[in-house]
Amino acid sequence: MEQNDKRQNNNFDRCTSGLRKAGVKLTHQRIEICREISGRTDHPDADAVFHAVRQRMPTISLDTVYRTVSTLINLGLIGTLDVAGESARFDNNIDPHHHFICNRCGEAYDFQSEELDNIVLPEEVKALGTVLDTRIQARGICFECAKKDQH
Amino acid sequence: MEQNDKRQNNNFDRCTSGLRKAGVKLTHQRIEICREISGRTDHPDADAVFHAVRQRMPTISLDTVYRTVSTLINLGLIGTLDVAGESARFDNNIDPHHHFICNRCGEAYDFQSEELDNIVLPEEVKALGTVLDTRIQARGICFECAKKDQH
DNA sequence: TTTGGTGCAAACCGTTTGCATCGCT
DNA sequence: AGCGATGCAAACGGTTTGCACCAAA
Repeated sequence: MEQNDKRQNNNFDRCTSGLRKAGVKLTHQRIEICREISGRTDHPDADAVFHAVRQRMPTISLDTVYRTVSTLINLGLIGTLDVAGESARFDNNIDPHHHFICNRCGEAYDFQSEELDNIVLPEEVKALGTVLDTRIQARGICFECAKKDQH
Repeated sequence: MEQNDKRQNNNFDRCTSGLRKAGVKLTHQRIEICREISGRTDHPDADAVFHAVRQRMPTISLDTVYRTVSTLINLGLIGTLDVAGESARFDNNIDPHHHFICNRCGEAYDFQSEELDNIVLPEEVKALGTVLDTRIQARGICFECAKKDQH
């Protein structure tokens, strides 16, 4: 409990001071959005954050949540679970395999590895449920984009 | 090359015979969509498949691509790269960590593991680009959902 | 003839944007 | 007064759906 409060405060401070450092005004709405996201251990979407904050601040709008959350992401103060805003992409490879995804162009490259297929997950995970499939997602910059960068 | 043709045929057969087995009619459009997806090593989205198939079959509609692709996914004949149709979810945990995602309810649980943070990727990946971040995504059924199943 | 599949258009939903207003400083 | 931040409403892009038509069994 005490431990939990501490973590929340750390998250909250990271977000608010991060915004301040970036020269972004700390408005009431932004503070409340930070508080909401920091206090959660689940992974809410924009709408969930909006509804939660609206309890305390009935005038807030969903747009402000979107704008604030997107600044937080751009500043690296929070993360996203999946690649937002992209369209669904299909994969005809249904054998176990892994992905290297380029952060710049979004291209996904497959790679295979028997070793990685047999990864042993920590005990902790067994307490969550039954694992059916384990995949690795490596992110970085692909050579195509790296080449373009050095023009 | 020969190797590649073989793989494509395998994928194509898997898709078409899978549809047949499921009692779904093998129409011209569906066959072409299967052929297109099977012949690709990249990860096209619905629109890319649509444009490619339209070259050969100018009357096909985007709707049919969506419908066919969604049957293929439901039958497990192709996979998706990311969880389609879901909204973006935020994560106040920016430390390196991994996810266990429930296939039933979509809930995402964090877990940490120093071992897994230091995973060694195969040589193959180095040829693709510079890796900045490696995360594990385990999928399965969480205990909450498992409980509900046995009502 | 019946049934499922298709194309079209409209709805839908999450997200973004243009614009007028608001509230600090 | 000036400027960024906000709320509103409308736009947007990917996806789904209702409906009438079509084609194969």
